[in-house]
Amino acid sequence: MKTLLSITPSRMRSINQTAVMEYIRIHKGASRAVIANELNLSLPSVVRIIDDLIEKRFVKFSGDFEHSGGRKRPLVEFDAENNISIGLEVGDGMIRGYVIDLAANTLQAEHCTFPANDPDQALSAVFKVIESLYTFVTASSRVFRGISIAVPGVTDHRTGEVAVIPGLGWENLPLQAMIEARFPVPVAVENDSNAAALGEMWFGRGDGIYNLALIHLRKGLGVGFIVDGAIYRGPNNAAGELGHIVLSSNDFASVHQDYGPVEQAIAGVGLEQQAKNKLRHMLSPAALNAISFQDLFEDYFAQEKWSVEIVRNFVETLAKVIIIISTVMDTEKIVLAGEIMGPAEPLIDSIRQKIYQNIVIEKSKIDSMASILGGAVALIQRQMDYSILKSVN
Amino acid sequence: MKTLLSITPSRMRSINQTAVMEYIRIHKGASRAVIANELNLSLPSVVRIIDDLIEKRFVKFSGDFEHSGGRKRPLVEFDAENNISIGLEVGDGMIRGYVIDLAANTLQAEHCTFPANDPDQALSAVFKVIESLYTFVTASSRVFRGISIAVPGVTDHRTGEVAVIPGLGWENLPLQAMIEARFPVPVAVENDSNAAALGEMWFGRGDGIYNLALIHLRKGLGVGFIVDGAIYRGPNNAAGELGHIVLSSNDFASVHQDYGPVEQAIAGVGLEQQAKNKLRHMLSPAALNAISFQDLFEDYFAQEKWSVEIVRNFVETLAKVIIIISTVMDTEKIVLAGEIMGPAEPLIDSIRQKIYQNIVIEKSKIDSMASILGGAVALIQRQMDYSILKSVN
DNA sequence: TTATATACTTGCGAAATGTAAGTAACTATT
DNA sequence: AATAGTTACTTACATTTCGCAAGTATATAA
Repeated sequence: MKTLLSITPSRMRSINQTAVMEYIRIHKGASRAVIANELNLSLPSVVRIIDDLIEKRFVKFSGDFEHSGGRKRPLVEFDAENNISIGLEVGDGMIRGYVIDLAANTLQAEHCTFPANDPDQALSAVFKVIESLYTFVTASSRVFRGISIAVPGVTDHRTGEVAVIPGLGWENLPLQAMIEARFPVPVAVENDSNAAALGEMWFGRGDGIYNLALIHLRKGLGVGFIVDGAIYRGPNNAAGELGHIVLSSNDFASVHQDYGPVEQAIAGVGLEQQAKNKLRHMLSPAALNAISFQDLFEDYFAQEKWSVEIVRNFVETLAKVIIIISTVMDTEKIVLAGEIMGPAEPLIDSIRQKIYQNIVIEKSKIDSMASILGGAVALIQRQMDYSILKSVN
Repeated sequence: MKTLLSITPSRMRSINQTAVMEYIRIHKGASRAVIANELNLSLPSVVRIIDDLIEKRFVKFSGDFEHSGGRKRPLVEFDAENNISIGLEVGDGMIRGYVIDLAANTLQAEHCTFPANDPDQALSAVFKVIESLYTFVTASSRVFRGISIAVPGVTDHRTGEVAVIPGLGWENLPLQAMIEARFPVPVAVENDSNAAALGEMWFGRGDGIYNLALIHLRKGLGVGFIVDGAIYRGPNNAAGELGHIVLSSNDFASVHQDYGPVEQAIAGVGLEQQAKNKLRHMLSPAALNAISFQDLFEDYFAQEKWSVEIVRNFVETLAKVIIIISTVMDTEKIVLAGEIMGPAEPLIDSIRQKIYQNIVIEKSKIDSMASILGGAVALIQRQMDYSILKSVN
């Protein structure tokens, strides 16, 4: 049975340290005096904490000053460029790996494909990508914070195990432990939609926001929630797995298929299936096989009739999902991301018009890098013994 | 812009104190040695904290002991009977008030009706009820913790203001301040569905659970969420206000009516409206006017045909709402409560059958007292400077 | 140059937790 | 019935952290 956590003096320090660093990061620089004031900490405490943070190379003096009547306040800023990490994303037949810094710059990239349904080769590809990026980070004079991997499946972030990835064959894989055994640095394993939401909060549309939902439209549907600045996972790590909700009464029974009814309407596999059904009698088998969701949206914008019903249903269903998420969780913003949102971006206005409520909807700003960047955030949040203190009062 | 909170030594103490008290409450008694072990605190600290808690009369030695090989451990338990409070619930034309203890016993009751659409008389009724219960609590030798009010509308729990209550006429009413001005004790103002969820967690179906959703079916639809043991409100205090979600594509436009499409299908006002429409040509105007949701469900179980479609839609829509809530939030349990669930209780099995997923659904155990009991919990959580510390690691 | 204002430093005090040694209480064994 | 062994508790003191207050540094403005 889970209980509340207790605090020791050293944990108190790490919580305060995190609060100070978050303040600096979010405000894009601040002076020690202001931080002390805003966080209700004494100036000596803030000074001690920032000395710590400077020594750990999380923050630095920017060289700028602020005047406020007396002695100038030197500004402290997040040392984004000097913190680097390796970030991987496991995708459809491809591992994408990058060395990035915390200013969202890509310093090095390395991709590797692997054959479908071969879990071992996929794993080898992971190690191959890390290996080739590792030489770069060890040669760098910047601070290397670790390795993150975003995977399109259910993960346990505490153990770093991958429970299952549909269509890849990984099951109960202790991925974190395996990588840590070979590379002596912190490793974070995270669901890709969760990671993307985290990335969006730090680097994308979540700027200055602590609560958002990211709807990730790829082969399947994933939703990542940020609540009070951290991933909301739910007691079973299943929050936002809403491909299988039921909107139409006809769908109660179809809920246990691989891709649920909502996923069928708005995610890649379902859209392509629907397109192929529509075009079955109009195309050669080879042409039919090559049909993708890009074709669907291109033809729709070219006013091809066959696509209208599918796209209308796409817009309506996505609008419903947005209303549901926004209403249930009371998020500040809904961010749309994933491959589908490339060709579907012009539809966002139609979606907004469908929705009578006042919901902030935006397309991801960091797109394909969201999961990678979010992985880096996850690493930092761990490194900092990042904790969230919330009062009910 | 909201930032993380900082901690001082005295706040550290109050957090640890809360953790210890929660441990004792949830485990229905525990020894100091075990608590120290489980909460990762040293024994001296736990002893000091429990001395505090005993002095404040939150816990007491039960007189029982536990043997574990050496000196016996005296057990400490939550002092439920010695903590009392006044709890009010603002309902449809009626204020219900009680003196209760933290073992969920009712010690005194006082109800008062007021005419519809008269905000001033409603307010007088509140004060009248409190007044008549106040003599009881001041005469008692138990510890009186304060006054709670659960209202069927949007509240700001920090300021204790009622933003709006549909159909009552209270708007931007500083209810907490008004009551505190007259009675020198802590006052908590809370949305009734949120309070009911809190009550359910401490005293009802939430026993041993930290995450649940309570679906409150009364005139309207309200949902209260408990996440990690505290009310989840969302950044705009609007989480769970989901009368206005859209399931059917026909409903996009009807979303701004007083009662939204989902509310129409499963809450009191909508059910009665539907029943009256069906029976319009079958009953006298007087009889038609008297039709209530009880009649609807009674006639359904008596196999009256007119009710079938309405009830089938009720079951399906409620099933969808349950799936949505459970999937989005990943709750451990869904609790059904509110007047509607009295006559509708036999339908719970049909709802379960509709839902193919494995979701735990139960009817409230504390029924009409849920909001009252939850109000008492809210008072205690405040008194304790109840804080939640969550680590992302 | 001086007054004023704000920022920072230093030294000490306060509040909390933790450690370790000693004491108390209980069971079981001889 | 004495004693050994085990666990619980108490006490005294160390440690960590934050906070306060006085003194020092650095800026602007008159």
